[in-house]
Amino acid sequence: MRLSQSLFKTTKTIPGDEQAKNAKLLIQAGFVYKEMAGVYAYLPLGLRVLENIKEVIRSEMNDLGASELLMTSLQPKDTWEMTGRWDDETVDVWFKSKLKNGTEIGFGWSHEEALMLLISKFVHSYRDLPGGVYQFQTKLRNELRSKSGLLRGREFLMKDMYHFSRSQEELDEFYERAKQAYLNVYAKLGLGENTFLTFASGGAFTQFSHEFQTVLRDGEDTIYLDRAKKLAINQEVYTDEVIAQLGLKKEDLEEVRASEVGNIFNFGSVKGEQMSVQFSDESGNRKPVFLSSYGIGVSRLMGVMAELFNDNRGLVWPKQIAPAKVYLIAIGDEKATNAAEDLYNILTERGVAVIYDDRDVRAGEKFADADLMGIPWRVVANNQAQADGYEIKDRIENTPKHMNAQALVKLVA
RNA sequence: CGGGGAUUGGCGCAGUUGGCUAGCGCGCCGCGUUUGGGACGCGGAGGUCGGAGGUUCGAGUCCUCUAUCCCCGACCA
Repeated sequence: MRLSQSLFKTTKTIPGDEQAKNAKLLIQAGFVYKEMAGVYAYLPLGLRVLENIKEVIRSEMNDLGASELLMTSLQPKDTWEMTGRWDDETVDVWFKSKLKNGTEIGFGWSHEEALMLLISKFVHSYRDLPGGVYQFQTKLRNELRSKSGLLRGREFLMKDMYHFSRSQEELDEFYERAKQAYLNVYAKLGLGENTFLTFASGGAFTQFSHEFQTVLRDGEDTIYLDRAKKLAINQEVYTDEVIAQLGLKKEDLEEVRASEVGNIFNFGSVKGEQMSVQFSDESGNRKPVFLSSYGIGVSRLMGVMAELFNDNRGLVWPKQIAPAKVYLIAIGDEKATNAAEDLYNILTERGVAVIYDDRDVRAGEKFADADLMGIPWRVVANNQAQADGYEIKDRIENTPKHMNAQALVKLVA
C-alpha cells in the first residue's frame, strides 16, 4: 500500500481517554478506532493484523479436520430456552431486541446452542460422526464494564470451534489434540513462552475447563503458575484440594497476572441431552451427541500482543503477524524514488506486503511512523540504491545492512 | 451495579476567589527556506466550553439533573 493514498494517519499525541497500553498504541498507530467504550473498529492496518492472526488459527483448526462456517448474530429465543440460557438472571451479558412483529431475539454472545440445533439437522447416524466446525465471528456481550482496550470489549472477534463426538472417549481424544493445536497457535504468534495451560472452573459440566493464559502485567486474571511444568491454576478454583489433585506443590506456584486468550470446554453429553440432539449407534440405539467447544479471543489476542510487543518507539509485531513485512522509504532525488518504485513492484509481485511511504514528508517522520507501526523491516532506497543496494534494518536492531533487491526479496519473502 | 476522576477547536491540554473580544502545543490551509530521526519563518482557518435547567448585573468557572469516557471494586460458559 502507498501511504500517500491512505486516509489514515498516526498521531503524535496519545489518546487522553485510554489508560490501557494496547489501546493507546493501537489508536496512536492508526490500527483501531474507538467507536464507544469496549467497541473498536479495525482500520486497514489493524484489520491486516487480525487477518494474520486468523490465518494462523485457521491453519491449525483445519489440521484438526474442522471446517469453517459462519453462524448468525441474530438468535431465536427458543434455541436458548432449551438450555435455560435465555434468562437474564442466568446469562447477564445478553443484548436483546425484537422483530417488528414483536418476536424476541438475542444477539449471539456464544453459539453452542445454535450449532447443536444446526448439526442436528445433518447428523443422524454414528456414520456422520465425529466432526468439527469453527467460525470467526463478532460476539456481542453486554458487559457491565468493558475495560482495558481490546482486552475486554462488548463487541469482539472470536474464533469458536465445536466438535461433535459419539462417546466420551472420542471426545477426550479430540480434546487432547485440540489442546496441542491451541499451544501451536500461541507458539506461532510468538506467545508460546508466556502462555500456559490453566485449570479453570468447569461450570455445571465438568470439574475443570481449560484456559490458555498469557502472562501479562495488566491482565485481568490471577493465576498460580508452575513454570517448570508449564501448568497453572486459575484463582477461581485455587484450593489446596485442587493443587493436590493436579499433582502440584504450593511452593512451586507463582502468583501472576494473566489474560485469558483461549478457553476450551468438555460438555460431555449434557448439551446433547438437554437439546435432544441424538444419533443412532451401530445397534440402532438413540444416543446423545457429545459436545466440546473451543474458543479463542482473536481481537483480544491482538490487544495482548500489543501489550507485550512494544518499546518506547511503538509497536513491535512478530514478522508473521505484522500488517506488512516491509516499510519502504525513498530518501534522495529521482534516482532514489525510482529505486524505491522498482523494489515496491518486485516485492508486491512476489506477494510481500509492503507499506510504501511515498508521502511528501521528511525522512524523520517516516522513520518514526515505521517504528510506531512496528513493521519488521525498514528499507531505505537512496541515490546509491541501484549500485550499492538497499539499506535494510530490522525493527529490533539498530544498525542497518545493505543488499540488492534479489537478496532482499529472499530475506523477507 | 457501588465508589473515584474526567468532558474546553481535529488531537493533547491550560483557564486564579465568577469579570472584558476563551488561550497554548500538535495537526490543518497558503507562501518561502529546508530535507537521513516527527524542521523553521511569516500569514490564515477553526471552539460558545458534553447536554438541559437554575443562581447572578455577569457563568468555561457556582448549583441541580443528565449523557459519555477512564480507573478501582463487584461480575465474567
